[in-house]
Amino acid sequence: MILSMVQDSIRVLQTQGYKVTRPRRQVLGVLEEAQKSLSPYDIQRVLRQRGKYLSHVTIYRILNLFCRLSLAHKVLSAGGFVKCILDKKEGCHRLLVCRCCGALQEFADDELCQRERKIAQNSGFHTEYHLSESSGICSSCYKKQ
Amino acid sequence: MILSMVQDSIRVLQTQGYKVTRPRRQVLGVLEEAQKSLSPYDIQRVLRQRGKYLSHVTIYRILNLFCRLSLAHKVLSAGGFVKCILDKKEGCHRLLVCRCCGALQEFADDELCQRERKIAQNSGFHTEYHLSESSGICSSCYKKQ
DNA sequence: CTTTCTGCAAAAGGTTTGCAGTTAG
DNA sequence: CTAACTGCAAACCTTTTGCAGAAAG
Repeated sequence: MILSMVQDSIRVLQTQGYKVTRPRRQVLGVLEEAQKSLSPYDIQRVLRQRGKYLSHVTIYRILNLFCRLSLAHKVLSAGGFVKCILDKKEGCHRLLVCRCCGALQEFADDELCQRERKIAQNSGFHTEYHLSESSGICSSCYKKQ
Repeated sequence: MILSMVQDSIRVLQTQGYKVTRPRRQVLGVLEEAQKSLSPYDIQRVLRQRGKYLSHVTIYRILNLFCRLSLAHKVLSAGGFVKCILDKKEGCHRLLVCRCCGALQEFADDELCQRERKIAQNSGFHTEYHLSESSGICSSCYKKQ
């Protein structure tokens, strides 16, 4: 189950005529394991800690490709960084971002998704991807105060 | 009604001990009239068209101040630019962003707001500000295809 | 083998900082 | 008059582009 997401992504690359290179597999792996959004430089840092090196240019190009293929999506989080998250919930992400510690929590809710999509549809808008971000205080930071 | 939002913001500045300067009034005015999100450079452009000039540095500092005071909020829109929007709906914005023409449409829905807030609360998260962005195709771009 | 991909160097935006002069209160 | 604000120059950070060498299929 955990590995299948990477496998699925590799299949998409192949069927779309893109090469399955070592850097692409590495980025997929890091996003997969993280299970949260990462900036391009976050990804570089993780790999470096494992003794691997990828140019930031390469990472940017890979992430842009993944976004074009809907294997990942950009996210504005805590500090305003553009991050990417593996697309496992068919075009809808709901995030809770703590403005104290930057912690990022994700949840899903079909009712919210459908209502949001329906309201948009009523004004003629066709939703392809939905991103919802709540910023506030997480439970552990709240207790510390 | 339209002017009161600027007036309210001016009052916040005063009560918090900040000066009400010409540049700050100009930025408030532009955000107010636009009724949509604008990047710092958008704001500079609008003012320039009216023969006014503000340094981009000043605009950045003003927008950062407004965000700190919750008079404005950052928004990730169409091209991934950080923009600002006057905060008129007590900490909740729902946007529809067309990925073809970049058009930005805003709507409100109390039910969505409350459910979203409640679900977060259930996991101990205290929501202060909520931003929801749907990207897709607007009605006029859809017709053109 | 050929086409695509990566890395380097460098450029192009966007955003922030230090400092001297200006202005609101 | 004084503290706060603005503009300039320059730095900083993120993201993109052009090109030569490397690698996947």
